[in-house]
Amino acid sequence: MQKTDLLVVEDDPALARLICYNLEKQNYTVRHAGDGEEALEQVRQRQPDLILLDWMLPGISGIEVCRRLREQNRTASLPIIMLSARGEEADSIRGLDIGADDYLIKPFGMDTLFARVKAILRRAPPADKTLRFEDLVMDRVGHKVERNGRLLSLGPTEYRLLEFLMLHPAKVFSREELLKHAWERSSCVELRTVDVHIRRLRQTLNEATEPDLIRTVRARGYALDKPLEQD
Amino acid sequence: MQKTDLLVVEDDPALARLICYNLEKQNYTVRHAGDGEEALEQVRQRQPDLILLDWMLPGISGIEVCRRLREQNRTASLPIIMLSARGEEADSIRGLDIGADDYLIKPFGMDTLFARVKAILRRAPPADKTLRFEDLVMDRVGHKVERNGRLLSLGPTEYRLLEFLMLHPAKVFSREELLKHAWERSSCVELRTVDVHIRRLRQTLNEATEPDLIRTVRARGYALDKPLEQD
DNA sequence: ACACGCCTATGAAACTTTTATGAAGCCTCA
DNA sequence: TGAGGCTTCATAAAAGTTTCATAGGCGTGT
Repeated sequence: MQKTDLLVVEDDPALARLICYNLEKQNYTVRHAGDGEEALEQVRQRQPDLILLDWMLPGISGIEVCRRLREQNRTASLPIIMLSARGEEADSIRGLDIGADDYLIKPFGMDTLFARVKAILRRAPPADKTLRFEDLVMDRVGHKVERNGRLLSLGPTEYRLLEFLMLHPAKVFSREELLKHAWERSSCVELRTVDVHIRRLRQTLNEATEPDLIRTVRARGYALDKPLEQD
Repeated sequence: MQKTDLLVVEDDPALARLICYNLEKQNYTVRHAGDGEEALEQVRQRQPDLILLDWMLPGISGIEVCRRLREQNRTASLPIIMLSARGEEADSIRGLDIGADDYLIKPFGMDTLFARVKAILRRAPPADKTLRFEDLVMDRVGHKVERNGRLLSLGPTEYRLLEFLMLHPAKVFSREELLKHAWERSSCVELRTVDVHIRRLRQTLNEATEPDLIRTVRARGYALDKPLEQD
């Protein structure tokens, strides 16, 4: 099993270092972001199992980061522990409302921190990052996909599209749904664009004799599906 | 068992996000529609197990959406919880009259919401999305139909027609009724067209030795029915 | 039983809708 | 600035729908 992957978002370098150092000693893999922008970028690059998120951040605020993560399907249930200075307690309710899973008031002891982290991870154990479907394997940590042991090279969009489909095998999605879930948010793109990406995905996925894993459902959309014999 | 599928219809993005996020954390599959038009479209695409329906909506109002769902046979008993702002209490009676199953006054806490959702679902447990009749199985999530394990390939209209028949087995429908329920609404098509689709459905459904599952009732219409022995 | 009059089944043609595909233009990132 | 990747667009190709003409059944009254 992979080590649990944490992301610490904290702009105060001293505190950040302290937290990171201690968590690493607890045998977590720890990454750090100094502001909201960077945090989102880090998450995009590799999804952590838990985020420690400071409330006050330069640029995009912690709460905003939280909200943005929540509205993205793939990060919607990513555990978040908010950190904030005393006196902002009133915000705690808002923080929890907006989707934080826990809330720590600074200053806090490292033991408290460890306890909360463990508690949250116990409640939502880090999911296996590897997706499988038929002879397809997606390694979400290494950001690699292979079929039958053959490494596939996918563009970012194709990757997200396949990832979403692999999260919901044998389920049909309309183009709207696919755009909503597999594209960066707020992108207003032609529905037909999905077709093109499906084609590229198919080209990459299906070697010569291999059956097509993507099923077209006319007037509905597409599904990742076991290719059945049909007469 | 598939996760329970909810549809949140709410035009205020902030509130919508809040509701969706919290419900997702309760392990529901949540979809969202920003107006009445979109809501009806979503329902058409995939029928949810419960709808949270805002009263005030741009375009088609919540109450109108509710009414339209009620008059469609297939959605007539779909559970609906109406949401409305304080001060519209008077409407609550009207709302319940029109067929809502419950009524929430904004602002409401998430716990209240969860409780109501659970209560309604307990009262009307989400139907299995898989329809069965004799050796026919229709997977409405994956949009697949098989008979005797043999995958059938149906066109959109045949699919809807069969779906409707499977929802009401052993019941005879006139061509008018079939057109009304299995065709996109507001389509004005010859009655005789139904015959053609019934034929195509039969062709696909009935392999060589298999008995015909569709019974013709002269001067009345058709029914999906257990085949009678006859030699 | 027979014949006539409604219905229904069926094949095929005309049409409509939807999807697949190739290629061009853009944008971004290195 | 070049390469890779994303979108759009035009067009070809499928797939599905509707209509129509005709053949075939069934029921009923005599």
